[in-house]
Amino acid sequence: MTKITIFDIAKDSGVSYSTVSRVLNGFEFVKESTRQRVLDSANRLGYVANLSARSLAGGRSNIIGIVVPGLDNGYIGEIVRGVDEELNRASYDIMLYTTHRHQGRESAYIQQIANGLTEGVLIVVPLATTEYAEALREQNFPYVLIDQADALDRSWIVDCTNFQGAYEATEYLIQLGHQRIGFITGLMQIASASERLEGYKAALRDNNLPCDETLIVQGDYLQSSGYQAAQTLLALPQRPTAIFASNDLEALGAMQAIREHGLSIPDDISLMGFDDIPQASMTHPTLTTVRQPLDTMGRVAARLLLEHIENPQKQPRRVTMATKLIVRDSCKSILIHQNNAERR
Amino acid sequence: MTKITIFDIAKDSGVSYSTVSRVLNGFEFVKESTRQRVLDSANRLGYVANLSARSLAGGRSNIIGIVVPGLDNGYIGEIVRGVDEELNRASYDIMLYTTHRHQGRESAYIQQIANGLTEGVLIVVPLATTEYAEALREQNFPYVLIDQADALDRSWIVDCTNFQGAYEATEYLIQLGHQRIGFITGLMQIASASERLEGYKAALRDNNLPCDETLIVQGDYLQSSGYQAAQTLLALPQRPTAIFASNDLEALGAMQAIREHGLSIPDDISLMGFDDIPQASMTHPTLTTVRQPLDTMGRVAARLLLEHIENPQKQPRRVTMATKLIVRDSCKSILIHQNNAERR
DNA sequence: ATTCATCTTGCAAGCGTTTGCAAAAAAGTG
DNA sequence: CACTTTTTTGCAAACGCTTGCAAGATGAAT
Repeated sequence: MTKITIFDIAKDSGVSYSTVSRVLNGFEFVKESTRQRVLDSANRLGYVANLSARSLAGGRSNIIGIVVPGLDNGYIGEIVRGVDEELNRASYDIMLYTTHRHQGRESAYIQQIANGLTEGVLIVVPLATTEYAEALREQNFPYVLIDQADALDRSWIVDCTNFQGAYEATEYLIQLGHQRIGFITGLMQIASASERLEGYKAALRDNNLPCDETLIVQGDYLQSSGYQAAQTLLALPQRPTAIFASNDLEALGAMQAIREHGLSIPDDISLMGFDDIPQASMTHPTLTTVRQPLDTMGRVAARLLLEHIENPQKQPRRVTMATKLIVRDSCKSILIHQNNAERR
Repeated sequence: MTKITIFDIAKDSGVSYSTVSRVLNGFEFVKESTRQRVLDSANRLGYVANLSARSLAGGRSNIIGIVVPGLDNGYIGEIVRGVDEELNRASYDIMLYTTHRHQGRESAYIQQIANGLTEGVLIVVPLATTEYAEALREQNFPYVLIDQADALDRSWIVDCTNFQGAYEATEYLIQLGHQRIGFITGLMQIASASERLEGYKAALRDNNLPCDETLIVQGDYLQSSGYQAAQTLLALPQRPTAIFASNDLEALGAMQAIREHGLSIPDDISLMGFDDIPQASMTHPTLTTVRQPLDTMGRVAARLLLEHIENPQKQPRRVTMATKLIVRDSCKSILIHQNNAERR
């Protein structure tokens, strides 16, 4: 089973190799009969294009790169799934890059990708955004940032209403009667983290609740930090009646800490997450959280990227998707809670 | 920022382009001083190799492909993570292929990959294995199958002790006093599914327990099938006291069904899973299951593949990793259970 | 028939590397 | 110092494909 090239097809169908190339690329000025003949040969011989060659010669590689921090997180998985679905529809293939060990030199990494055979790149939760967004823009290399606000606002971006989402979630807790709501921040270098924090603060402010800084504990979006932060919050002289974690992973960690303290969710303490990763509905109790339409975000990002690839001149666009509060079992009204207590 | 090629480096460092190529490829017969000069220029100019060209010219692309059924499953994620870690150590990049919509023509798909710029391919939980294992072998294209027994046993394979694992799990349940143990099968086309079923049956047999066929319900490794199957089992005139699901996802589905029946795990019914996906420790109660060292399997597979790439002549190897029973809270001794009942 | 405009097709160059082969340079030898 | 060996280096061809340019066909119009 030796490799079939366009030359083989050319010979087989009695035309020149360039004609074969044209047929294979859907070029218009080819006689219908020739096209058929070539297509026939290609099928019969089982031709499959050599991407390296095609890409080298300046053709399309039909490959896009996706840069993610890591796979150990339902969050990313969902996004990638969306991207994957959409790209496959356009018969693009995916090159997967994980940055976890490339901390710091993400930029060089991206540079490498841009130089390679990918036609565009999708960057999920980038850290040092501006740095390479800049570089990519300069080279006019198609890219879309997912879940990151580019300070310069001249990038292709897909994100969600982090501020709003956090605001609504906080307000929901307030409506349940909570006054002391602990907040575990995300990794503050990431835009979403500060946006969520702002949403939380704004909701407190608008409801005339004090913003007690001791209730705000630093986290980094990882489960362990949620655990730590919750420990801190629970050790407070006057502990909060609710905890709002900046993402579900942190909430999971917090859940563990709370349980270890022998406290019950939501009876003793309410817990709110953010993201709605698949696991959120599997925990016990199920987690009330703010849903980001992750797979849709991935899908949209993929579409934007293709658009950008198709039309390199197009102006950057930014799509912000709506979040939605998903009420499950981890939050409870304090008022009802007290009633229950009285009844006993 | 125009593209830097080896010609630019050649000019800059005053040597021929082929020397540059040799330096860049760590070729041995290059004078040390020249090497340094070239390396310097390369760094200074910010050279980054063009993979298409390199691969076309017969060099290494440093890319391997990984074919997975889909990403919507913690199971796959873990494996990919292991693969990723190992490959990055060898500075290989990953091309990700998801087959979910390529059902049936997996083979053509694989063919395409093999022809492309990847140096090897990792195939996770393949369906129509033999078909393309054959094709790949013929072309002598490096590949490793993860979690699939190749009937011909002439493939590079990484799998785990499915039979043993299921056997031990079943025996554990038996030791807890369970006599009627429901079994939810996996997708029977996949080797692991039948191996696990065999393990279950063997354990029953060896412990002189009857193998009631009505207790064996067909599943397909997806959560929904676990739910369905559990419904069937619970509707049985004499329902089982324990259910052994062929994977954790099914167990999760079963858990839901059991809960809907108002039954408690493990008080009314014990539940056993297989895989130990991340979610298994997050459920309530936490799931007793058989751990497959998924990320290690990925890591080992990656290493095998590299080995195969390095040395194309090498004979196929098969590595079987040990499973391990992870005892958590979802299984309970019937005896103790009855004691408890008596005490009340 | 001849001429022109319009389709189709073929040729050749080029994309950035690798690598076999042969020439040049350096290092030994007597 | 002339002559062999050995180490380094350069040239050219090749990898499989795309694409600008020009030539060959085809068919309409004269």
